[in-house]
Amino acid sequence: MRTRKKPTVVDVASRAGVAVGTVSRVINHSEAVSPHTRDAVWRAIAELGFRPNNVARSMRTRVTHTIGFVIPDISNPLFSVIARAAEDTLQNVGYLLNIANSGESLEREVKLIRAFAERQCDGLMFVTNNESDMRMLEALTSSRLPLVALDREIDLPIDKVMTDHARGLRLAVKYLLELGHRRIALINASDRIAPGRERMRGFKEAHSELGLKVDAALIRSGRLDQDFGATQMGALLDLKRPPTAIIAGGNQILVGVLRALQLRDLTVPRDLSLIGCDDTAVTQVFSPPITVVDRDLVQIGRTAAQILIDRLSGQGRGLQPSRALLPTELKIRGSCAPRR
Amino acid sequence: MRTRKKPTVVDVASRAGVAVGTVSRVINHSEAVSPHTRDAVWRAIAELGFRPNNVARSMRTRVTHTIGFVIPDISNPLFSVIARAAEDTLQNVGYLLNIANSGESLEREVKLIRAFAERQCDGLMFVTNNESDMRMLEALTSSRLPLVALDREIDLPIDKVMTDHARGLRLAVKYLLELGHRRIALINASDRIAPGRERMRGFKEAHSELGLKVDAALIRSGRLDQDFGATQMGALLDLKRPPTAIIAGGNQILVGVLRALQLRDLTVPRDLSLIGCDDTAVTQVFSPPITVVDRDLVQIGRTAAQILIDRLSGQGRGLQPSRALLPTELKIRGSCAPRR
DNA sequence: GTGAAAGCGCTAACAT
DNA sequence: ATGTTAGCGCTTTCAC
Repeated sequence: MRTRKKPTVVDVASRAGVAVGTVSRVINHSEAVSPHTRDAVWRAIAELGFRPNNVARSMRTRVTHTIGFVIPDISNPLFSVIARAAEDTLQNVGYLLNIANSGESLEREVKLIRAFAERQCDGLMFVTNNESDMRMLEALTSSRLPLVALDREIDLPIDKVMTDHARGLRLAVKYLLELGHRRIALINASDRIAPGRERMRGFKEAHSELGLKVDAALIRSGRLDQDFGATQMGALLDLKRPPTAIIAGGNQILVGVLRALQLRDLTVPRDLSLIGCDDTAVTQVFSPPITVVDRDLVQIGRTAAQILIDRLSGQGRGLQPSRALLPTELKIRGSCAPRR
Repeated sequence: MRTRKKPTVVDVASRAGVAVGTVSRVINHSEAVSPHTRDAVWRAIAELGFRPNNVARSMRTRVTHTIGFVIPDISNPLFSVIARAAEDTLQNVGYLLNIANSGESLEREVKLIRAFAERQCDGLMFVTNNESDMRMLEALTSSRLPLVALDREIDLPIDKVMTDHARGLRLAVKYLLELGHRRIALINASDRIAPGRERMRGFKEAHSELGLKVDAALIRSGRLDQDFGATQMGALLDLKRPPTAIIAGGNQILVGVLRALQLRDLTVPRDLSLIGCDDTAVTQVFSPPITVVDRDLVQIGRTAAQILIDRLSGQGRGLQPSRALLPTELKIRGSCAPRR
C-alpha cells in the first residue's frame, strides 16, 4: 500500500460532485445540507479515507481546542492526580491537554508559556514556582491567554484555584497541641509560594491562639522535594531539644522525612508524631497510616479545567476573574500519639 | 490597554520596510540576511510585540513539533515517571508532549489516536490496554503517524520499547524458592497485555526449571488496579492452603495487596513474604522496605522519546522498526523471609 | 441548499 | 541579499 498524499476537502468535493464549502458544512454538521448530498459527501469521505486537518481548521477558526499546563513535575503525585482530573474534564468536551514540566525553573516556565502562546493554545493552567517574579508576570501577561493559576497567588487579574492550607495547618497543630505536644516542627515549602506562606500562617496562628510561642528553630522553610525533607528532618533530630511532632508540608517532603526516620530506626508514632500534607498511596499504606491534612486534588484539577471551559465557551467571557478557595481537612489516622 | 489585533509578519515587514519573506528568514535564523536588515526586523518585532503563529507555520511546514502520548492513567506513578522522562527529552529539542488518558477504554484509545492524527502531531507514543484488538490496530495504522509502543506487543511493524519482565519474575520466584517457599502466588495483569504474559512466563519458567508445579489457584490474572490487588489478596488468604509468598505484578496491585494485609492485620514478612513490581515511593518507605522487581522507568520514557526524535529528524527515517528490550533486576530489601 | 472565492499567517520557490 | 507570490487545507461570507 503506497502512502499517497492525504486526501483533502478538495478531493472529497470532487469525488462527491459538490463544492468544498459543502464538504465543510457536512463535516461540521451544519444543518443546511440536503440529506442526499450529505450522504454523498460521507460516502466520498469513507471511500477516500479522508480525515480533516485540524491545523488548517485551527488556522481559520483560531481555536485549537488545546489547553497548556505548566507544572513543576508530573511525576509528583500531587500534580499527576490534578492533571488526570483536568485532562478528563477537558477530554470530555473535546480539548486536549498539553503538559509541560518546568522543573521549577523560571527560565523554563517562561519559555513554556511563550511556546504555548505561539502554538495558539486556547488557555493555560499553571503552577509556577516563581509567583512574583516580574519576568513570569510579563510572560503571563504578554501571552494574552486565558489563564488559571493553581494554588499560587499571582498578582494579576486572572482566575485562581486556591486551597485553604492555613485552616488545615491550624487543625493539625491544634490536634498535636491537644495531644500534649509543645515542640512541633514544620518542614515547609518556601514562603515565596502561596502554600508555603499559608501553611506557615496556619501553623503560627494555631500556636498564638493558645498563647504559645513557636521556636524558630523548629520551622524549616525551603523547598518541596524529598531531599529537603530528609535533610531538615535530620537536622531537627540533631537539635539539643528536638521536636516531639513533625508536620511535613508537602507529599515529597513527607517521603524525605520518612526516609530520614527509617535511616535512624525511628518509629512513628512511638518516637515521633507525624502529620503529612496531601493524601497519597504512601500515607495510606504506611504502617501506621499517616494522619494528613487532606484536600480534594481531583476537584482542584476539575475546577481549573472547568473554569477554562466556561471562559472559552463564552459562558464566562467577560466575567470578573474568579477565585475558588477549596477546603482542607484533617484526616486523623495512626501516626500521632500523646506526648510521653 | 486595548487588545488590538495580533501583529503578523505583514505588520512587521511594513514596519521594518522589508518584505514578508525577509521577516520569515529573520525569525527562522536563515543565514541569507544582511546584519542591517536583520536588526531592523528584530526592532520592528520588538516594537510590535510580534510573536509568530505556530499554527500557520505548521500549516506550511507540515510539522507541529508535538508528540501525542496515550496512556491509561497519568496518576499512576508508573506512567507519570515515564511521561516526565519523555517530556524532558522532547522539551530539550523543542517538542511538546500532549498527554491523554484512556482509562484503559478501547473506545477512548481509538478516539484519542484519531484526535492526535487529525491534529497532525508528529508522532505518537502509546500504552494500550487492547494490544491485539483489530479496531486498535486499524486506528494505529490509519493514523499514518510514526508510532512507538511502550511495553505492549503490537503486531505492527513499529518501534517498541519493551521490558524484560520474564527475567525479573524468574529472579523473584527463584529467590522465594530459595527461601523455602513452595506456595507462591502471583497477582497479575491480564494475559492480554505483554507485561501480564511475560511476568506469567517468568513465573512458570522459574518453577519448572526446578521441576516444581504451580498451583493454578495461586495465579490471579486480571487487572492492574488496586481493587483487583486487594480483592485477589483477600481471596488468596481465604484459600484452604493459602500462599506463603506473594508477588504483586504491578505497583497498583501492590498497593491493593498492602491494603488487604492492613485490613487483616497481617505483617510483612512475618506473616507473608511479598515482592512488588516497580520501585515507587510506597515500596521504598514502607516498613520494611519492599523487595521489588525493578526497571529504569526514566530510561523507558527517554528511549521512547529519543526513538521518535531520531525518526523525525531524519536520522532514522527509513530504518527498520526497532525493538528495545530494557532489563529488570531484583532489588532485595526486607519484605521476604524464609518460610517458617 | 449549494457554489464560488476570499482569506487565516506563514514559508519557500522563484525572481531580481 | 531581498522582494514577490503561490499555496498549505480549511471555514465562511456572499451570491445564486
